[in-house]
Amino acid sequence: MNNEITISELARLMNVSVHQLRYFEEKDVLTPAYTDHNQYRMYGMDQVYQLAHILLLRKLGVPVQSIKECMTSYSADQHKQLLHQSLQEINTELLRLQGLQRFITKVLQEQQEFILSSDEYRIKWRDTAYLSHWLEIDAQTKLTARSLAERASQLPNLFESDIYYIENEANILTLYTETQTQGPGVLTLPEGNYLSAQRLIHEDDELEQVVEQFFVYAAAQSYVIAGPVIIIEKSYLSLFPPNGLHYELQALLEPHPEGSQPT
DNA sequence: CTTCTCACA
DNA sequence: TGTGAGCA
Repeated sequence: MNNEITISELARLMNVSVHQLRYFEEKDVLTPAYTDHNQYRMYGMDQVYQLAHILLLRKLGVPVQSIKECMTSYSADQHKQLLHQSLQEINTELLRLQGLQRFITKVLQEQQEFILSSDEYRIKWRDTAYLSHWLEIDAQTKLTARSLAERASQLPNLFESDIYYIENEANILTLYTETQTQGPGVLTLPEGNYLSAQRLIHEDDELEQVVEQFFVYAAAQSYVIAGPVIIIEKSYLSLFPPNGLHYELQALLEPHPEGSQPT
């Protein structure tokens, strides 16, 4: 009786391509039970089990090369080490995906917030935040690709996170990124109510005017600003049309005197 | 339907 | 680490 099956039947059975099966054979991990007189590869139960084993190890990220050595001569200890290694690779991959998940969630949330509060001033509460010093530039000089390449040591995921600009009295613009921990070179942003405005900027000089308007608005509302204006660039929002750079201006407000809350 | 080889990501 | 095209 012919209990063996052809390559296409095995491929269909195990949900792999015929190509892949011949590739496994070339790499010496799956040999047919025998080859028929017409040169057709024929596979039996042994091969079905073996292929299931191979596919399982592949799912764990084990290279085909290792699978070969694994099935020929590997100690129990080496098997265990292989599994531990693949486990830790999967864990780092999981961390990578969780990072992407957080990023996407943040983009969606921020763009929603932008749509809702575009061209409006709001007061919003901010918890204490920590900004880690990234680089300083003269307020007049523009940020260029060269200055990034020269000055910026390393910033993972450039432009995937918020970039904070704070200008001091000496006209020096300092760029910060958010960080979780306190430490050297880390600026603490106190918690409190911040006046906030979000704007879409198309021209470079447009930002200065927006900052001026920000102060004018604050004065008109009798807000007392208790610190520098913080400009937050959210470049990742430019993923969405209309294009331009998304900025949010924030400034810490002194607590309002009783009875003078704006309506 | 299978085989093999080659080029291509 | 595979895939797709073309051939016999």
